[in-house]
Amino acid sequence: MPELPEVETTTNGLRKEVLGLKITDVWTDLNTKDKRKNDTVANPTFFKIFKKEVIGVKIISAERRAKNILINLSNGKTILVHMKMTGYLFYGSNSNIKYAHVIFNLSNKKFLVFSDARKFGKITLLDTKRAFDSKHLKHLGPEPLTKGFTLAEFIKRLKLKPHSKIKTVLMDQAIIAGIGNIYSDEILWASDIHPERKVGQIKEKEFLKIYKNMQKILTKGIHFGGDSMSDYLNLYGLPGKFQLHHNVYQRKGEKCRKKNCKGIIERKIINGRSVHFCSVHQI
DNA sequence: GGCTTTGTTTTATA
DNA sequence: GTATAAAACAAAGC
Repeated sequence: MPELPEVETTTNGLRKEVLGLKITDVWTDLNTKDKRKNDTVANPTFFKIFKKEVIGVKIISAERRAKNILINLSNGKTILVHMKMTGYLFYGSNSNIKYAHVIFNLSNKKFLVFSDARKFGKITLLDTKRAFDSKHLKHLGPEPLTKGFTLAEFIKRLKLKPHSKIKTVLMDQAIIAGIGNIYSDEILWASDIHPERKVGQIKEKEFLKIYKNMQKILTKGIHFGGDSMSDYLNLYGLPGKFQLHHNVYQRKGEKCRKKNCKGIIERKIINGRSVHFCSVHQI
């Protein structure tokens, strides 16, 4: 699923390929009466406004915030894309992509396609100036890979939820932005911390371990072009390679890869999410 | 038919 | 009254 490294990979691709191009047309087959999607292109009324705003406008920059992609336009508007579970952006000369639900025609005759098998993803339009203050981004915690995000800050954020399980807190977007199920499993496995440990019961040394592994593993995810265990593909429609380097995620019943550990990877539902871990060395 | 996934929102529990 | 957990929900493939 698209988490920070996948969204970062796609955003980097956009920076390389579409800056300076104009949007010449936009199409969608999404059409829902779900009120929660009233401010997305899946709402026909919103789509009319969206279309009017983006056609003829130049793409000037692209950035990532948590798991969101922001495509900034020359008219002061920003297209916000959240890929949720099965979404991805594709760029190329062919728009005939499986599960294509939104297609942008670009001034170089190429296409930017939003593919999304489950249609959980959302695309909306914001004022660039107010994007970070919008309801979509306002609540988000700090970015884990920025230089200013120190160990002290990390501990302070986690300790906002002292009675919650570490697994749940790592994935809480309001505490730290961008970490989802795959990377939180991998981070805790590498840190020898049981996913059900309460934040308040974790020692300073252990926080340091989690902090270091968080930076290391997210960076590794980006290095391998993201994780394509599920549906994620990069801007060119190619899979990432991080799934080849999982130590725990989706390895239920297999041998623990920790040095000298004889454990078997277990899978358990914790706070409604499936969690993979080794109960021998993760304590 | 049940399970799976994210993130938001609502409802329940301690 | 507060904090946390659980449940419901959108959707569709397997």
